[in-house]
Amino acid sequence: MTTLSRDVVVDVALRMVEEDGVEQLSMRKLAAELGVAVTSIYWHVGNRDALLDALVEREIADMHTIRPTGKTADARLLSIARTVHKRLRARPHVIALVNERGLAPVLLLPAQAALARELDAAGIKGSEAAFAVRSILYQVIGYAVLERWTERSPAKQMSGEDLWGQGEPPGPAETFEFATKTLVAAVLLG
Amino acid sequence: MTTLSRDVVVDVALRMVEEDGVEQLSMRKLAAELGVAVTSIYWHVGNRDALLDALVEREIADMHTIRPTGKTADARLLSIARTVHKRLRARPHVIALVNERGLAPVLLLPAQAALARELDAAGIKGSEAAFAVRSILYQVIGYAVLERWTERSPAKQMSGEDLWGQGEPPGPAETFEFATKTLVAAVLLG
DNA sequence: ACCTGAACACCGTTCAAGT
DNA sequence: ACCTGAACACCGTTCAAGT
Repeated sequence: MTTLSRDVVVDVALRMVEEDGVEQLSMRKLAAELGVAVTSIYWHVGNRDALLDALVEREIADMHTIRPTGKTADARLLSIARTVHKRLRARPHVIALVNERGLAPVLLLPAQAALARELDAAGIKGSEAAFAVRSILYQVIGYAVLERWTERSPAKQMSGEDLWGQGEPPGPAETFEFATKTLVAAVLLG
Repeated sequence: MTTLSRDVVVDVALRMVEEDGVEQLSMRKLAAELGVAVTSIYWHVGNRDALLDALVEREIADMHTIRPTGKTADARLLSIARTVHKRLRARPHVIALVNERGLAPVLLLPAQAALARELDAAGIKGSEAAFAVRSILYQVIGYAVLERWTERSPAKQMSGEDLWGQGEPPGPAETFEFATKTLVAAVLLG
């Protein structure tokens, strides 16, 4: 029985949101989960809206921990793309919340800056770099969204043999790897 | 004072959802808007969940009206990409609803089939076609999501001069046009 | 076949009251 | 400084009752 604090409230709320979705998070259920009166929560986090804001802030803070790894330019760009992809997929409900609140640009700012830095080091600058950054981020987002789609309805895959014979197409994970590598290579060639 | 029917209920619900978001649609507000008792709605649409399902179904039906235009292969592929992009952006709240319900693959099936058909006519088949279809759709989705992001917080654009000097980068619309043209051309080259 | 009001269980939030 | 229960306005849904 840990004592109540803003942090544990946010912790438990985050878990509940990622398990059942935002609309399933009620202040009363959260209070029950915490073993506390509903109104105690209000003292620590203000209200429901402020609580959701706290989840968003935590996610944004987490994005600032992105560190490129690898020695070559393409390895470093690829590592950024992979990390963003992984984070977007890890907490989709909170990401949706960030989106609804119009804070997605803020969320992606660190990744954007990291990509721009690596491109600059590779000699790609100006509008060419701007285009490259967008291309990579847009693709990462498209995959993060669509992979969830295809996974959740396995019967209706985005690519069925009914459409092009050929047997099993590669899974979303391999497709992401291949497409991102291709894109990064193309971007580095100018 | 039109008589109540399933269709007008769905019409008004759709308008309210796109204006204020799903969470702002309450059965009671909808009833007030329709000038009718709350419980009347239940007779026509079942319940709130079934009503949201009806919005999703309407959106999916709308996607079946996609018709490629143009004579060359790249013009026809581009027209499909543009149409999907436009529809995704026209009703973002309903699209989010489609996504939450795991019906996005169903939503995109017509577009996917249309793309595959055009590629086939251009001599691109099998896994190569599967990859091309995914690439185009993922990019369209990434743009549809991110354009809304960048538009809603103009102060925090995805590309600031602070990052690469150069003055104003091209807007999202031009970037989408350019990126999609580039991608389609690349895909057609194999 | 269609519409209604009453009723129930739930919700977010405020506030006065406790320690 | 922190927690509580009572109270208020709202919500989705059911149901018996009307026409």
